[in-house]
Amino acid sequence: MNQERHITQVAVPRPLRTLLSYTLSTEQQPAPGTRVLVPFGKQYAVGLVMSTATVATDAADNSFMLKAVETILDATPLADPHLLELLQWAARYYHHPVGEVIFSALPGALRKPKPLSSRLQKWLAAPPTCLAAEPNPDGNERLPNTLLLTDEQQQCLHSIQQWNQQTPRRPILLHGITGSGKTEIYLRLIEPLFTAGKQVLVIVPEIGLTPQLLLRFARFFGDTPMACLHSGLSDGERLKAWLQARSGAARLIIGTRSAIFTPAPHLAMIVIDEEHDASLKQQEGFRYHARDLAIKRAQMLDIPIVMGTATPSLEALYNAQTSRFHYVRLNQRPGTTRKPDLHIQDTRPFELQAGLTPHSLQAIRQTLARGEQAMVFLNRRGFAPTLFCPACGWHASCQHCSANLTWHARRNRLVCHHCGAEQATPLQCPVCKNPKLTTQGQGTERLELTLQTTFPAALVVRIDRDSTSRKGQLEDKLSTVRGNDPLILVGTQMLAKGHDFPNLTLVVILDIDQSLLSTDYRALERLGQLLVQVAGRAGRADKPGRVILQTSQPEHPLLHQLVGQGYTPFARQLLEDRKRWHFPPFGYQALIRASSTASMEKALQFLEHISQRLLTIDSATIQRLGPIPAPLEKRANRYRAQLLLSSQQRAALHAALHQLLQQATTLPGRSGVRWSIDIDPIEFS
DNA sequence: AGCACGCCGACT
DNA sequence: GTCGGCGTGCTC
Repeated sequence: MNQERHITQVAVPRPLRTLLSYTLSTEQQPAPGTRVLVPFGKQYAVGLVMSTATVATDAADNSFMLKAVETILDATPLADPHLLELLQWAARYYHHPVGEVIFSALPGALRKPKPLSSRLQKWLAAPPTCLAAEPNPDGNERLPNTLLLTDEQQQCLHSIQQWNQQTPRRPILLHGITGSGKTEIYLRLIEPLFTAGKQVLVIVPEIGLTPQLLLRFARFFGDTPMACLHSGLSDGERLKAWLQARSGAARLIIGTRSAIFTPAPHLAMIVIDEEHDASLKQQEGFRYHARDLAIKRAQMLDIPIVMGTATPSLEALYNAQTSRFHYVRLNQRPGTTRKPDLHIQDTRPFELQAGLTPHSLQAIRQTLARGEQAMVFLNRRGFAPTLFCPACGWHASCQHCSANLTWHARRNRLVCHHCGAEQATPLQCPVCKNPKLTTQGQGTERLELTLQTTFPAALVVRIDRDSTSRKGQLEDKLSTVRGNDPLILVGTQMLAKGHDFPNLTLVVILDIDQSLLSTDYRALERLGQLLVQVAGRAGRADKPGRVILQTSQPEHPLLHQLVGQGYTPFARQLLEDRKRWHFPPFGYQALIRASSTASMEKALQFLEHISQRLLTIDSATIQRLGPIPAPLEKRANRYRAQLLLSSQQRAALHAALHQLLQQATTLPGRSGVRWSIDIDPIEFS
């Protein structure tokens, strides 16, 4: 019997690597991107329609009975075909279940099997319209307002606009030193697009940056409608912002990494701010890199993408060198004559006070005396990273992780910075009952205290996760610093990002030795970026800045190169090393992680089986490093191991991983082991 | 991710 | 004899 039936392919938010097929009745015609409620096992699931088709059922394809779509939840699709294509591409590229990818890109509120409220439906009701651009009399596109730009900024802007007219288009890397006015360039690039009714997506690494940047945009663009998407929003706020972007009403969309998936029917440009920043890569579940997906999205839409940073990632620099990216520099700080003076301070000959050398202390004293501000940067929270017994050598370590507990003085608690576990500080050594326990090393909390003791008359302000956890606390502290009264600022890498402190003229950086000695091949790149970013906080306007780098490895050649010649030669040297070892960007990597609650052996053995399987899949083009225990061997009661795969050919690596995943359910030793694939890994801990 | 099925230890 | 532990497998 020849019959036709209507079929739809649906993505459900479950760890499935396939789409599921459901039947539709003839009157149901959901477009791709529409949410549907579908029967799923014994339950129901919210799914997203990926495609529909009408097929003949005469063929003997009834290998199983299809179930029918239960309810169509949306009258209008939520995602457009372009976005669905991007998400399906991402699912393949990152080897992640397609439904999880798709639903991680939608606001969480849309996972509920409910139609949108009528209040929100208005954003869907009107078909997106694009205001017609008002053509200039001479037919040219509107030019940006270049008033108040420096010559260098004008040239930079001009270059970018020239490139954006060329085909094929290439991503643009805007390498501008701190304070050189990258935001000013973004604003001028965006301006003419808004007047043509277009939308622009700006991705920033962290929420901490968003209010300031948003304010800057708001001031520049006046009442241009904006949507802001970041982790601090409630479900309702997020959905509303998302729908405003989706409707085309919000012209400027600013958000953190997941905002790269925001639908925007009139998207005309993407800006990635702080391109090098590691927080652009998601570090759990669907491990995507927002920068790389932004490049893909811009390429698919054939729109410009601009990536700005003071410290380009090695990948970006390499792409610039090989002309895959256009490259433009901003080397000047408007209103400042000199770059900060960078100085390496050997800590070995000195007895440190508050972790600082006499020279550093003297520099702080002088800075305060001039009525200026000093910052001491230490990338470690808490009072002391170790609590130990001097009598028997006992250390306070985490029961759930292979790590020491950090002592927090104010709370008088021992805290694990890896799993979050907390406990009361013991009154005596649990082994030998010695009541005199000692701390070793220092974190920002101790630094704050000792600096306050050393400079009793000075105001000391600490900015780290612990001192800014309450709402408004960070803003209070930042505004204190912006008040420009002399003070000492103490903090972690929270301070390295974006903030502008006009009266800050001295930066002292402590304890970089670990990064210099690290086995992680990305550690030096990150250190270089961090040092340049932190150093960039020093000296603004008419006041020259000064940076002191304390280390017990003052002869480290790359540190010298960084300090002596600057970031770019330093990065070029690192690229040379990467080339020699075929590390990224001269090769492609995937990291397979495995963990077990039972033992390290189980995790290692499972990865060994994977390694053997990959050997049979592709022994010629894929190198396997490991399996080895992860640097943090145990975390939250799980033993962790990893296997690093690398290849000169991206396609071969991906094909092998695809084959591996097809065999995933037959891998020996998988019982009790959790495992995951990280494509283009940047974090190896 | 849930949920059911299934095969081994301590209970009314 | 059953209740329930979580290993394994499936979801159109």
